[in-house]
Amino acid sequence: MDAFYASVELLRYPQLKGLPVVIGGGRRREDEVLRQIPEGGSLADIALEAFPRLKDYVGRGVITTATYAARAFGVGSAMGLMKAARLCPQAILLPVDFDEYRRFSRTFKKIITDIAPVMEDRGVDEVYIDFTDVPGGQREGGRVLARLIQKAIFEATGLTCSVGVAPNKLIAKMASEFDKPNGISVVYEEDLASRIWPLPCRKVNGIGPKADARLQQHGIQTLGELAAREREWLMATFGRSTGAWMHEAAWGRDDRPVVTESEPVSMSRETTFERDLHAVRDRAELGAIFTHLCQKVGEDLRRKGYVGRTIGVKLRYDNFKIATRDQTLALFTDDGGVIRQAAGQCLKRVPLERPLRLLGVRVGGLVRAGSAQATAAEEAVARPSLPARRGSVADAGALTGSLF
DNA sequence: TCTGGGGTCCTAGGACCC
DNA sequence: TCTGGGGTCCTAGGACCC
Repeated sequence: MDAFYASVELLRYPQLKGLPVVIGGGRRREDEVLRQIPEGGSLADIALEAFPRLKDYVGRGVITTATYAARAFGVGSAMGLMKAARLCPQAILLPVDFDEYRRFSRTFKKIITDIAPVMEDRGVDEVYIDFTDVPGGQREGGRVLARLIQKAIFEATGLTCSVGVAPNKLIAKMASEFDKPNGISVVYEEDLASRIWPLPCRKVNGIGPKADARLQQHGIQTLGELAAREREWLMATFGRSTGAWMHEAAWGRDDRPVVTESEPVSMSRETTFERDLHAVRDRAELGAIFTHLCQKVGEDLRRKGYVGRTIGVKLRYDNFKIATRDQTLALFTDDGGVIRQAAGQCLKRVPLERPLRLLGVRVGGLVRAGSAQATAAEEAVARPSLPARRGSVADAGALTGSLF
């Protein structure tokens, strides 16, 4: 298989080039910034003076993306804005506009599937493409097709796009980072030692901060050093499955196909509070937020046509520790009230002494609404002769007067 | 002075069934 | 009374990704 990894650069305001700009922010601050944008105006048309500087930001937001001029100060994606403000106080702070991102995302993916239909969706701004069967796809090792796609995306959206081309997804993804923004990198199998092995292990999609730290403890910094380790040693040190996978990755081997269709496993809503809340002292406020989250998840399920039966809550305490509880119902649901009731049960099982900074509600075990599975569950519960599933929530209907 | 929101996948123990 | 192994489901936590 020959794979592309294409990643589109969403920061698209040309006049911002060269200026330190970060996009991000928490919910409330974001609204405040948005109020400064005139009706019908786009960010690109707004005088930069209208926007606040990073140093004036107060809140819990993080950076979604930043210009290269801002990155030069050491700020980058996922960094807290308060921290970023210390590194680059003069940076302009622009609000996130997820609706706009989604519109551009759809256009970007439509253009790609029109040219190369075997596409795997990896989020708003990234995709894999299997171009094995695209006519002319092999010309110049894929570079011609990459240029065509870049051009079509730019003409339709004004967005630049970085493309990696390689024999598999693993290498294509790494290659896409070689020449950003708006680059094309073609990596062949024989380039493994020269172009992949010098890279830090972190560059592998799947090796995160924890795994990287462990590798470094064993003196392994680069993929070349990882490739030099014996497979058996890696399996003994990192577990059979992870060790074997690391070995394969270091040798550039990956046989995962490009997956064009997938069904969601779960849907969730969560929110970080502007200030930490306490289950007792801030009970009313928390209860309202909780109910709202449940309703939102229910709306999401109905809008997308799914029902689920594993209902869960997620808490993040002031010390950043996370607790989750979940419960599997006998029936599938997309109803905010039912979700709220089951999630309320979950909440009763979790420690609530510490202040909370985040609350989330999740529905998992999804199937399409009206599907055979969902219908079978309805019938099983409707006929008492068939026992409900083990661990089911026979007492869920009896919940009243709990903390929430 | 910290660290968003929405996901996926994996692991591991216990329950339960055959 | 003691002894198993395999398989699935449920739950909690954690790593990781965009």
